[in-house]
Parts: sequence; C-alpha cells; structure tokens
Amino acid sequence: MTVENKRPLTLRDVSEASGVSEMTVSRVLRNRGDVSDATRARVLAAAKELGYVPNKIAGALASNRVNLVAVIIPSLSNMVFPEVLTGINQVLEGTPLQPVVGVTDYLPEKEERVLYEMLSWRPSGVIIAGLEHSDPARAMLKAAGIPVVEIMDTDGSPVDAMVGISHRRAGREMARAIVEAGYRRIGFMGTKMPLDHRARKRFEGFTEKLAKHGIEIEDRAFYSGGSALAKGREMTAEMLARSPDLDFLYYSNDMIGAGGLLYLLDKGYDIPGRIGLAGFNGVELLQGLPRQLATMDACRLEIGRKAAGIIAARLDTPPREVDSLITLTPTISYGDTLKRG
Amino acid sequence: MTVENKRPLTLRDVSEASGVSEMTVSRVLRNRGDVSDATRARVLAAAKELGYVPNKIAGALASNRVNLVAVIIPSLSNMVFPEVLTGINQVLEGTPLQPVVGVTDYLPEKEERVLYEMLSWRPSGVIIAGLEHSDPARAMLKAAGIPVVEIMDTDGSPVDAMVGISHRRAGREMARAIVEAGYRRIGFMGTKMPLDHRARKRFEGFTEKLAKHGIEIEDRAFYSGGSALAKGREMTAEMLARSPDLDFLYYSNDMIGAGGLLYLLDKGYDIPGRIGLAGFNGVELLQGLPRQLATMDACRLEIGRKAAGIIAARLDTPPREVDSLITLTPTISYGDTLKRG
DNA sequence: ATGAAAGCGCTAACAG
DNA sequence: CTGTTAGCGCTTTCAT
Repeated sequence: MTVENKRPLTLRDVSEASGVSEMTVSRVLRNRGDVSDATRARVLAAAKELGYVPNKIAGALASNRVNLVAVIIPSLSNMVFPEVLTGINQVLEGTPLQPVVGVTDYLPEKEERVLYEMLSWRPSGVIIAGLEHSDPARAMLKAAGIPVVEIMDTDGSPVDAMVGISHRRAGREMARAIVEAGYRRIGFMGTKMPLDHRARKRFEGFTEKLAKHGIEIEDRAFYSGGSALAKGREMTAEMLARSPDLDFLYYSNDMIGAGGLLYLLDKGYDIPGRIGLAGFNGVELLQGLPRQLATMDACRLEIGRKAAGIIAARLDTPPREVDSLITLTPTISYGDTLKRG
Repeated sequence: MTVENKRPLTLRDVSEASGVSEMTVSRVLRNRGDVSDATRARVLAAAKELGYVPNKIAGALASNRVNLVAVIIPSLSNMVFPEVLTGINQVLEGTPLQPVVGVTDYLPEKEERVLYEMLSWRPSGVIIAGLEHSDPARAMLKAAGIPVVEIMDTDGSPVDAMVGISHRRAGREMARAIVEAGYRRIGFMGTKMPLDHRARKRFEGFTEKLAKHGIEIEDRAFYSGGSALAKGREMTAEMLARSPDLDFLYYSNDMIGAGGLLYLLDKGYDIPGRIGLAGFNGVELLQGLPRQLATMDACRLEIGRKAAGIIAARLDTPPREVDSLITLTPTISYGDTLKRG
C-alpha cells in the first residue's frame, strides 16, 4: 500500500524502486517504443506499488504537447450547452484529448479573460461558442496557432473553422411555417439579452421573413433572470391581457414556450386553433408536456460532435478548408401547437 | 498589432523587445517584487504589443504551484450539478483558483480515470461528489497531499473535508411529513441507479421512517434514460393503473415528480386531497408549474460555495478539522401537493 | 531595483 | 531494447 507522502512521487522514485532508468520507466508508462515484457512488468509493478501519478505539467513542458481542448461557452444553466459538451465528450473519448470548460456568462470581457486563461495552458485546440468576439479575443485565437472551431452559429465569418446552424434562417423558417399555417397576428417573447447574438439573429430572421409577407409583430416582451418556465407563464398572461387578438406566440426558447403552453392550457385556450405556439431548441423536456410544443432542433449534440471531430482530425492532418465550415440544418417539429400550412 | 506566429512567444521575446531581463519581465507580469514604474510600463507595453500569453505549464513546473481545483461530478445533465458549479465559481472568482470539471457518469471506473487524469495536473485541491469511491480512488485522494472536499452527502466518512446534507435524513423527514399529513398508501418512483448512492440513501431513510409508523411502500417503479418529465407521466399512469388506491406518490427527483403532477392534473385528480405528491431537489423549474410540487431543497448552491470556501481557506491556513465537516439542513416545501400535518 | 544561475519533472533525440 | 544528454519556459534564490 501507499504511504502518505508529503512530496509527490517522481519518475525517479519509480526508477529507483524498479532498478530501471527514468527513460525506460517513462516509456513504459506511455506505452512508447519497445520495452521488454520483463522490465515493463517490473516498472508497472513498482509504479502501482508506490501509487505514482505522472506529472503532466512536466510532461507537457518537455514534449510541448498538451492534450487539452479549451471549450468556451456562455453558460451551463440552460441545458443547451451541456448537450453540446456531451457531443464533444463522446468524440474526444476516442482520442487522447480532454475537454476543459470555461464559462463566459455571455460577457465579452469575461470571454476575453477566460480565453487568455485557457490559452496560457497551451491547449491543442479551442472550441468556442459564437462568432462574435472582441478584437483582442480574435487576435488571441489567431495568434494561438492551434485549431479553433467556432460553434452554434454560422451567420458570420470564423477565425478558422465553424460548425453550427444559421439562426437567421431558423427564424425565417419558423416565420414561413407560421404564415403558411394561416396565423397573422403574432407576438414574440424572448430573453432581454443584447449579448445573445444567436437569439438576436433568430429574431431578425423571423421579423424579416414576416415583413416579406407584409406582417409585422404586434407585441413583444423580453425578460431576464428567474425561472424561464414561470416567466413564460407570466409574460404570456400579460401579453394576452394587453393584446387579446394575437393568434400566435413565438418564444425564443422552449422553456418559456413551455410555460406559455401550460398557462394557455390552464385557461382552456384552443391550441392550435384559436392560438398557435412555437419555441426553439428541441429540448427533451418538451416530451413530457401535455401537448407537444412546436419547436426547431438546434442540433446541439451534432454540433459538439462535429467540432470535436475537427479538432481531433487536425491533430494529424493539416487543415482542409473544405470540411472546416459545417452548416447543419435544423428541422421544424410542428408538435401539437402549430397547424400545418 | 500582433503578427501571426508559428512558435508561441516566450518571456525571452518580451525581454528582448523591452530590453529588460526575463526575470524582470516575469516580475512585472506577476506583480511581484519591486519594479520601477518606468520599466514596468515598458514591459507591459512590449507584452501587449507582441500579444504575449504566459505559459502556465512552465510557470507551474517552476513554481510547483497550480491554481486549479479539480471538480469531479457524476453528470452535467440534470441541473443539480451545474448549480453546484455556480456556487463553486462564485467563491473561486475571488481567488486565484480556477475550477476544472470532470464528469464520471456515475461510473466508479470512470471516476477513477478522471481523478487520475486530473491529479496528474497537480491541482491545488479536489472537490468530488459523494463519499463512495473505489479503494484506488480513495488512495489517490489521500496520497495527493492536497485539500479534498467530498460534497453533496454527509452519510459516511470523508477522506478529508465534507460538505452536504444527509440524504438519509432527507428521506426520513419527507416520510414524516407525509405520514403526519395523514397519507398511508404510498408509492415510490425513482431512477434505476444502483450507483446513485444519494438517491439510494434517501430511499432507505424514507422506508425506514415509514416502517417506524408501521407503513410499508405499496408500489414502486424505477426508470432509466429518456426525458424525466415524460417518464414521470408514464410511470405515474402505470402505477395508478396497477395500484389505484395509492394516496401518495414520492418521486426521487423533481423532474419525474413534475411529470406525474402534470399527468394527474390532466386526469382531474384532486391534489392533494385524493392523492399527494412530493419530489426532491427544489429545482427552479417547479416555479412554472400549474401547482407547486412539494419538494426538499438540496442546498446545491450553498454546497458549492462552502466547498470552494474550504479549498480557498486551506491555501493559506492549515486545516482546522472543525470547519471541514459541514452538514447543511434542507427544508421542506409543502407547495400545493402535500397537506400539512 | 535588477540580473545570473540553477533547476522544476519530464521527454526528444541520440547513442549504444 | 536501454541509457545518456539536453533542454522545454518559467520561477526561485542569491548576487549585485
């Protein structure tokens, strides 16, 4: 058994304990080069016996290789990014790479700080949400000399690689579906987030497409903080009190949409006849609601997988522009809250 | 502006650009020791001009200090751990420490791997969920020679420090409240997770307390995978079909509880008269439901904050056993689904 | 207030 | 198959 040490063990300790050079110990521990089965066994035994844990700090410095991928996202608290992380994990598990997550809270200054922090560990790649970054942040990304994949959004130009969906188009598509279904008096609810560029782009695409049909949004409301489900209820109640003639409500995310749906069911509204509803994201949660909210899948898992795939591929192969710009296509679910056109 | 370099910049580059020794540059960049304002300014200018990002790998090796805290949790996908992370972040932001998260998927072998991985970066501390770990994992934790805080659960003995609630007691308390309210025919639903020790302990505490009142659980069901909300619906429907006389349903988490609640409201059940309900966790989501599900707060944010606080404190002060074993007390919310006794 | 020398623990690149 | 020799980029320590 291991004795509790003050000083962490080094390769040298294992070397002495096994009577083999540090170099050979290192080889065994990394499965590198040829080592005879006999010595291999001896080294492994000694390392285990001592409870040796390699020092990656030293290893990374010496080899100039750090098998870390910096993953920079705005938030962990809305289930969309955890799902992206899941996709990243799935792919990286088959490689020596490990993700390290940093959270920006949608703040550009914090993004800059986090990025700086992470780059100072010299990771093998960066996966970062969004295409909008401060100038210093873009400069750092460019100067890092490692693969950079910007994810979630494709409405803009990436520093290097890019995987996502067009949120502008997602907004347009939903507008099209709504108009085709015959709805005309439309209200919008979303987060009060000037810094959530993807929500903004969806909204822009949405209004733009409506405009082409000569329709303008009749009412809108924005919230921040609190339980999204509860906010969805409240805002829906308020909006319908204010604008009782609305026949469709478009929510910028499924959570507030679900809140609205529950509220309207409570009140006995005819859905989707009297009023239609739609959200965005395709969150699993919707499956458990009394009615299926119309929504649009954001391809979160796939985005994570593809992004990780690009980083992993670049480890071996030089960049091939061709497969570094990936636009996924979200599909609409009509559910039970949006008539088919 | 920065020119795109192949080789990352080193201290030496800044030294040459500013005409000051590497050592002095290092001092400036770390705000260490006395440096004249003039040279400080010159160095800072040069560093910025070049776009220098320090190499923490080298710094950590030289100084034998790594300002990382390993945070090891079972999952990111159920909102309880992200909230713990938020608490950890809040406290660590006031220190030089940075959290690095590893996910185990509730698998002991994976926990072992992740722990090994993280320890090999020589972090300044470890925050790890649960008190149950494999022998090798416990050995590693002990041998690491750094503060270790085991979180979430206090039913057991920690390697070092511990912050959490007693899940056994939580189960007992809920049982007490249910019995006092007059319910007698009780069903239980939870995850099929032999490895979720906290859920198991709640269940044990629950049945144990019921037994003291001469009550036995009449029906039970376990699920795995899928949307928890949807599972809550399904399982509730099935259980009531099987055991129509139940007058209370205890769910091992709020998500399935919410699903059950929505189902029963749909079916027009009198809640909490004909049948009562309770979940566990106190998730924010519940605020948006048509009725407030009875639940019990798991003190997630506070657990994260306290755990991070212990690590931060240990950086300066030597361990004082006294404030390293913290048991938080969850409070019951009766909501609208559990009569008061 | 600043600099020079000596490693931190490991691995690349060569010898044998 | 195994060992030796140099560093990796930074910080510690000790001079100046």
